[in-house]
Amino acid sequence: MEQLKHKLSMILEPNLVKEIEQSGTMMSFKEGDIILDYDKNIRSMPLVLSGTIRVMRKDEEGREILLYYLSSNESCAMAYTCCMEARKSEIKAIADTPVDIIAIPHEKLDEWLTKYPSWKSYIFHSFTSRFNELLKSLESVAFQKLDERLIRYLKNKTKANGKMVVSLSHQQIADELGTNRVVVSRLLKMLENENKVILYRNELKVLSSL
Amino acid sequence: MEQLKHKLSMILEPNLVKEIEQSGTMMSFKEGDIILDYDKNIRSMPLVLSGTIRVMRKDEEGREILLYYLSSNESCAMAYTCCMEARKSEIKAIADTPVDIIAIPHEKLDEWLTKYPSWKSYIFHSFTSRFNELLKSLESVAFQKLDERLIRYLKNKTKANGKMVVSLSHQQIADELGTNRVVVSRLLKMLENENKVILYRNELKVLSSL
DNA sequence: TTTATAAGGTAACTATTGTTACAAAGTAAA
DNA sequence: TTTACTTTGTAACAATAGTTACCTTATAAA
Repeated sequence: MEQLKHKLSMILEPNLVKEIEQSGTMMSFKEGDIILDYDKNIRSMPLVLSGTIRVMRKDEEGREILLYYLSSNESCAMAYTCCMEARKSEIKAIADTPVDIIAIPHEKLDEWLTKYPSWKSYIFHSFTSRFNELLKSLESVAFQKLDERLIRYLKNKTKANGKMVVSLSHQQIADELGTNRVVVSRLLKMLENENKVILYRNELKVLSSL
Repeated sequence: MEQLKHKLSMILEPNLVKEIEQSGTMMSFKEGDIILDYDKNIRSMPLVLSGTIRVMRKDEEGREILLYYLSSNESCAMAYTCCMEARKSEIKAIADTPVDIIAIPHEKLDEWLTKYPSWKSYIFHSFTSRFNELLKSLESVAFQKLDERLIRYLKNKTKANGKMVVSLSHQQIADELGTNRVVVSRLLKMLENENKVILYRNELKVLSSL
């Protein structure tokens, strides 16, 4: 809790940090846990204290797409708008590593917006960040070839999780990139031949040369 | 001005409409005019009264990508965050048809957020809409083949502009889709053979069968 | 330990998209 | 009208990505 206070006080005003302590609920998740799922009512917004959350979305045909990762001090803009407009969740949030969050109840979100300037900045800044990440993804998908997209994916993943090991099967990576397994195996093998990664079963290590 | 009042009063509270009239600046643009350009200071946020605005963004390599169209009563979430954080424009806004806007000065944006609940809802709703459109674009680029993307593009364009004629060369369409001219000509020819469009020089007509 | 299942490697082939090149037709300027 | 330029059509080919099939190897279950 002291650690929480310290982290938040870097960006938010003291009285607000106090309020967050009072009305927020601390929650912990282990890797793979589902923090938010599709069609559930969202009654609080998660603020990430430690670890990484992976945020996904499903389209009309049921295909899932990776929106972004959330790390320390970040919050989910999509969850925020869902809360504000009392809509059901259009997203799924999964713990990509062990995760600690503090859940802010939806009544407070709105109240603090008018009460604390630093909360307003924080929320808008959060929107801008998500926006920019989505735009980068869009550019990546629109202009980059699959090998470059795979490299970008691996870099993002290792950066978000803070470790060089990616514990996913080729199939899982293929799903996140919207392609198929054989293609991913092929490209990963090429990266291994270029000494940019080392492949194991259900796991790969990203080397600094990537 | 009476028309403006009527349009806005559908979604915003009376006192706010009065304030918008007082502090907003009405501006008109003709087709092709640049309303906002990259790297300019944004000192006001446009609220669209009539017509359609096309919002673009440039990536690191200078490639432009279409973000979304703005029509009646809509506003630009990207311009809003730029204003709020006093950043330079990362976007370009072009009049896709003749356009009337009312420009809201940046001091007011923030002030109204705490003063008028309907403004807060409006702004957050606007963010959500832009978010969803970006997500649809992302899904489209990630999963759809080029022929489907072209159809989606033509449908969006005609819907936004409210007319069935698209006045663009094949080259311009290719640029917006991030592909090349020959490919677009090829696909458009196929659509013409299927009686879904009629092609002219610098122009095409979308048929209801599309 | 044997068996079943999941993951990964690879070849051969298909489909889609991108590229180059050039011709034909429309449009604007001289 | 002649000339220059832009736009569109099309063929032929190259590059990239997706698919099917089958094999090997690792892991978990019986």
